[in-house]
Amino acid sequence: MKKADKNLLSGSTTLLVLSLLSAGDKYGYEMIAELEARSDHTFTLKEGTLYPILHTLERDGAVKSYEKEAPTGRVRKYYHITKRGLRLLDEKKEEWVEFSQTVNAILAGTTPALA
Amino acid sequence: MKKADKNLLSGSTTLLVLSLLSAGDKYGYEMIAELEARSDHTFTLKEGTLYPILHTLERDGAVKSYEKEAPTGRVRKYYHITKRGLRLLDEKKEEWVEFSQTVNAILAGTTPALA
DNA sequence: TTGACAAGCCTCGACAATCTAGGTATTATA
DNA sequence: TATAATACCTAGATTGTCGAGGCTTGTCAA
Repeated sequence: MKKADKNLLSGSTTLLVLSLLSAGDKYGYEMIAELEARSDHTFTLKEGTLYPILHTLERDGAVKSYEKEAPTGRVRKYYHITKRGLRLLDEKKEEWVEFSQTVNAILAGTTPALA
Repeated sequence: MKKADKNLLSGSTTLLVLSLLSAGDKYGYEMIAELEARSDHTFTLKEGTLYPILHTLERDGAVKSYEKEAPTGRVRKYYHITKRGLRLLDEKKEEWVEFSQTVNAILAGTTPALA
């Protein structure tokens, strides 16, 4: 199938980016490639989407960036998730779980357990 | 919790609307109330969002509308899902399943089964 | 009977998020 | 040497939702 329109992606991009970074520091270009690979081409996050998100996250103190030279000799801009970023990740994760469970419940025609 | 920001909702509204209609004809106001109830207030679809969607779906032949007098004496505009709408629902449902599974896989830090 | 409120449908402008399509610079490759 | 891949960035167009309003009909209380 492999397309999952961009609107579905909307709202979960920050969650996905933070999730990637929670596994270790990464640079932008790498995140795009990793998301694409890990999702088997379901997610093709565009550069025009990712870079502004990273800048916003940094402005908000959820990530910190630093430059580091790659073995190739090129300088890359790595991002590191902060404590605040981890908290944000938790919140977004919780939101996602509630949201997706609710959608699934509606699709199944049942009312979700009112916990 | 109860908020699940609007961006998550974006992209799944059509899916949700079609899903509601696949269970039987409904009028707009009713869909909003039903979604809100069935989701325990997680989804509060606004009129300014729903009505344009219904009009688009009708223009695309996914639903048909007809007027019917309610027991109260008021005339309501009911929507009925067409064969084309059912096909669209299937597609969107499949997209959703793939999308949500992939997000969950990324959150879990694993690569989804490349079925 | 009159006024307020709920039911029910609609639309316009603002806002937010993504994408398109460009730009720049460096390194690898043919 | 030229082209492609790597790596970062941004301005403008597009798209979807929302807020805020308008309009009509029915209900209910004062």
